[in-house]
Amino acid sequence: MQRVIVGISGGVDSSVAAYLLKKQGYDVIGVFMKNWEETDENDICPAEEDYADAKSVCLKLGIPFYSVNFAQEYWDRVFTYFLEEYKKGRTPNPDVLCNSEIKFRAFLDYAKHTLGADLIATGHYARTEMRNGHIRLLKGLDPRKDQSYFLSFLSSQQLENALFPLGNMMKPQVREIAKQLNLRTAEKKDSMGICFIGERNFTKFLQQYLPAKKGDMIDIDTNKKVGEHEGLMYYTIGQRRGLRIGNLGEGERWYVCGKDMEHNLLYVAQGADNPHLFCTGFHSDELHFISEPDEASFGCTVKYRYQQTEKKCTVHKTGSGCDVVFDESQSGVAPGQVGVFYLGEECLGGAIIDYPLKP
RNA sequence: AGGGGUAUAGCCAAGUCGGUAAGGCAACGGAUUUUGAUUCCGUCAUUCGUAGGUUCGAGUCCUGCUACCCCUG
Repeated sequence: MQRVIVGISGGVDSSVAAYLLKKQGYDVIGVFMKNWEETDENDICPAEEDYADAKSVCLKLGIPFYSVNFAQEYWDRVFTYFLEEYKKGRTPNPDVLCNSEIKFRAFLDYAKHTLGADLIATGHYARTEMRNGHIRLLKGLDPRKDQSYFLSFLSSQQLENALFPLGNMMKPQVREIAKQLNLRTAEKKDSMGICFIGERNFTKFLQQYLPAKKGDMIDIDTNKKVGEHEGLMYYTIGQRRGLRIGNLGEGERWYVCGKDMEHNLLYVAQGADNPHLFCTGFHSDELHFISEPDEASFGCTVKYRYQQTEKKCTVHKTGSGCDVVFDESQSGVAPGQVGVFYLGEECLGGAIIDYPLKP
């Protein structure tokens, strides 16, 4: 009997994942990961409730339950990077890293070496498939919940050691199963916020770690000052809310379109169709493939934000990275974010955006 | 000093022959979301610079005052 260690988060998805595996005949063990030690701004530790839920679910399912702490690993391999990126004025995606460094590395090692597991499993909505001796990552069948985006930086080896029991399920089905099993997570609200750190006041949170430097907000069309910003790290390219400049111009919305780190300036542009908001593509120096096309250039689709519709593009491999050229100009391309490539149902891999390509 | 003009929510701004305050931006709240982006939905003036007057009824008419703007000297 194969032993599978399931990462139990205390939400519905992983609860049902564990149930399905057990039903399939695996030797299932549930493990809760605690990767963040601090309490939130209200001085409560949200992980405690999740821990209790995770434990309760495992008890109900009749599987062993353990807990591991990777707070040190999370800090060293994910959070440090997260802060470094913000310091540079970029917009990192910690959850992509969290998967490749924690859930599918630290946790995988722990499962294999300490618990004697053959495989690990999570509640991600994604699928894997072997073809010609090579593993491929596929989108989850539920288009609304597909989470392959967050798994785009996993290696073949990591994927080969993982199971995604929810890959071919729809979210409502999952909730229904949880309800029938009378699991206490059945009606629990989907989690949001940075994985493991949770929902919290982002500004206050960042302030704890990085000093904020106020500066000027410049209209890129006129090169005139239109306001002040609270610190460049609080804004991302394409952002509209929080600019507090409704008193100027044509009464159209304003969006962040650039940052000048050296002079501490935030560039904004008015109007959703302002040319300054758009770019023809982006360059990446950090490229990761799960399935790498042989061609030096190939066509596919990308999305550079989770829950975004895919855009058609052509990827041109360069020495160390790639240039991604959109078929049509796009807005909201933020350095630090991850562009994930798809060919139909298959997720080819991802690229961390370095800078946008302008015509 | 004289002449003219404008004063409506944080900002911009509609408001017809007086009939009981459009819209946009911002803000706030919510939906969506394992990255606080985008998007979407909702809430935002018992009150119209101020004091009186006319009227059944005034942001809309009249008078005084105040502020700002423009022109002439």
